[in-house]
Amino acid sequence: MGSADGTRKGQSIAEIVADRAQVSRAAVSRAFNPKAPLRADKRALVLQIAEELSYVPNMAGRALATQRSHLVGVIVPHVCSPWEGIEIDALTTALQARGFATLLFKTQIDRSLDPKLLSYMRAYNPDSVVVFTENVPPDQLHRAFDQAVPVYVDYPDEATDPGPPPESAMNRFDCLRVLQRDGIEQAVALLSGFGRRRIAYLAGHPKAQANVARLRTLQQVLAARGLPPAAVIEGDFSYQRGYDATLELFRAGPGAEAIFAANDVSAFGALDALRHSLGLRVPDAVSVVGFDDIDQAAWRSYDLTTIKIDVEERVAALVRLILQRLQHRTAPPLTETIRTKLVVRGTVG
Amino acid sequence: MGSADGTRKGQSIAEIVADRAQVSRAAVSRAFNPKAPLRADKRALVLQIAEELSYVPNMAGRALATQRSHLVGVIVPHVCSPWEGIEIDALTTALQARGFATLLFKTQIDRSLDPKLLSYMRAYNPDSVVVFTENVPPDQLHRAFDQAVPVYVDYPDEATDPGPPPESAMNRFDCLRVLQRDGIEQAVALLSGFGRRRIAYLAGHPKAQANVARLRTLQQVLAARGLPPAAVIEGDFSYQRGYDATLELFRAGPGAEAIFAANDVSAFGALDALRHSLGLRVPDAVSVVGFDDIDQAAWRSYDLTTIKIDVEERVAALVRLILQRLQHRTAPPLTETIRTKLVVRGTVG
DNA sequence: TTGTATGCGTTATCAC
DNA sequence: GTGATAACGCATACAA
Repeated sequence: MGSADGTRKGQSIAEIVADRAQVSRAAVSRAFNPKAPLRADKRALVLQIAEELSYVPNMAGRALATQRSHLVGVIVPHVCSPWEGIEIDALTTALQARGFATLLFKTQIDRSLDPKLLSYMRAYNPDSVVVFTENVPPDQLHRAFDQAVPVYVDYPDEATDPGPPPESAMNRFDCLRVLQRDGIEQAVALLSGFGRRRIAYLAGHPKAQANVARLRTLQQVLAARGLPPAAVIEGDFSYQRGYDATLELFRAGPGAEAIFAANDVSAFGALDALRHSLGLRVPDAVSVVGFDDIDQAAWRSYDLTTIKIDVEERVAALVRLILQRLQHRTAPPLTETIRTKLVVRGTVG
Repeated sequence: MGSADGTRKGQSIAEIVADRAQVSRAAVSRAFNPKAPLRADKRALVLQIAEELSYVPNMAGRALATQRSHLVGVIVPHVCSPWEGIEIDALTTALQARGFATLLFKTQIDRSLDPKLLSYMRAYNPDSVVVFTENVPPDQLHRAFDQAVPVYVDYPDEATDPGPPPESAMNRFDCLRVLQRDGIEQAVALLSGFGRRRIAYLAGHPKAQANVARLRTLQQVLAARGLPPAAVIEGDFSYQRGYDATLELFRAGPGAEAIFAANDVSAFGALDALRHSLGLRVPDAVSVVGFDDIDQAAWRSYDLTTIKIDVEERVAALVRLILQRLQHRTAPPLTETIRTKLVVRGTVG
């Protein structure tokens, strides 16, 4: 039986709210669901009492009842890597505004995916999964998420016209395609305009699709302009490797008129090696181009000319994919496409 | 009735696993709970069949039944801020290894907390909450989480002996205390040893507790050595503000013999202003000390002498607090303490 | 519009 | 050690 203030022992908070508002437990649920039918004044009353008792509907219960966790899983190798940090930042903000929370998972440093990680993540039943890491084995991803839940970030080969994505296991999922050709063409045009012909490509991690696609597109663009192909220096996206590789290139190797780096961070390593260890002036002796346009690229010590991937645009596309998929769970795989462009600063000239 | 392969229509995956293994639904649950009683061979069989069917227990259901979400909420203003990125990175790795997932939330850029954010997060019923942001109003935090769930990161005033934390609303929560005095004393000793007396403090965000504590401790340490107090330059932890503030200090202001920055990123701004705009040599004309020891501090262009907060140690302490609290939910608030130390590089001399 | 009853997937309790 | 059953907190089909 209810006591004087309308509470009983053993009640859940939701039931207390219901009692206090003189409504059923179901009405409390409806009050928090804007599209559920409930008289406006009752809804207001329930929400007010809930506010007083600081009651909020439990997401686990809601997830069980609705099959929607309001969770978006994200897998990254390094949260602290500048580019990934920025993207997680923007993505979390955008998702939070739409009532989703970001569930973060880390892969190993060598970008090899623990096979258990996907099952582990699937236990949380995320509404969507964004796979940043580029070597999540497609079959593993497919086994873990048989529906078209994941969003995959793809850097397609742009040999000719991008066209539709090729048939592959990966292709059963929604996909964000990053076309890198525009920025690379602009960068090559700029380098070419300053008479640079001997270009070295400071590679990223050899298994990274972004790296492979960047290199291939660069070679295509150079060939199309009648320029010699770029010499490839092995790298791994890191500052230290960019630094060391540049020392090797100029001390033991043939050097270069321009360095095209797979990302900004390794470009910084190259810049520091050129200026502080090799005593070469940038851009007078050697030009440098990066990739990403992270904040640090604008810092005075680097002032790096770089190919920009617009984070806001990229995240907006991801969010579109996620929301579309949630609205139409069985629709065929969706594709969003974004492009790149060159940001000109002081390391080419 | 079961069909030939032991499956029926309308069954949940867990029930299919149970049928295939010729056991009850409860046995399947037990198989995934190492401490639950179940014959070893049955457990192995269930796990094998589950593996084949890629079944994993649903966390939402488990959370409902056990009141444990295996979720740890983290609130940060910027994921991409280098220091916070590193910490989230390490924390996620450590938690993941222990069966928890990181649930990420972002505050506004001005570090003001949306009051709804805490309720919003509470809906997910995280087992613990790590509050990085330093201006989460204690009363809000307390209203949202009445149990001692949150872990709060505190930068206490170290006027004399640290002693026990003062009584405050915040004090009802578990707490990680970061004692900054050691590193600051070492930095001041180094600066003093090189004859620097006129020190400027390039501040962080004025509301940030870390910033306030750093400044106060710095002044105490200077006073204890009979050195003049530091001049305070307003800042906000950002590169740009560090850059601009340094220009102002040396162009319109009295300059300084050393700049003590509230974090590494603003120290980079100060360094770039000194070297590239003011034409002052570091460390010959001006010494610079940072705070955090992020990766970039070791890069050649900066080579920053800085006060290190050991991330691994800090995260280990956080994890200890989280696990302790989970084991003894009603125990009195716990406190872990970590210290700082100076990392000597090339910007002081 | 509103309340009642049921199910979501899991674990804990209780008998056996 | 094992299986049936209730309970976790919520949303919704259905009946009113």
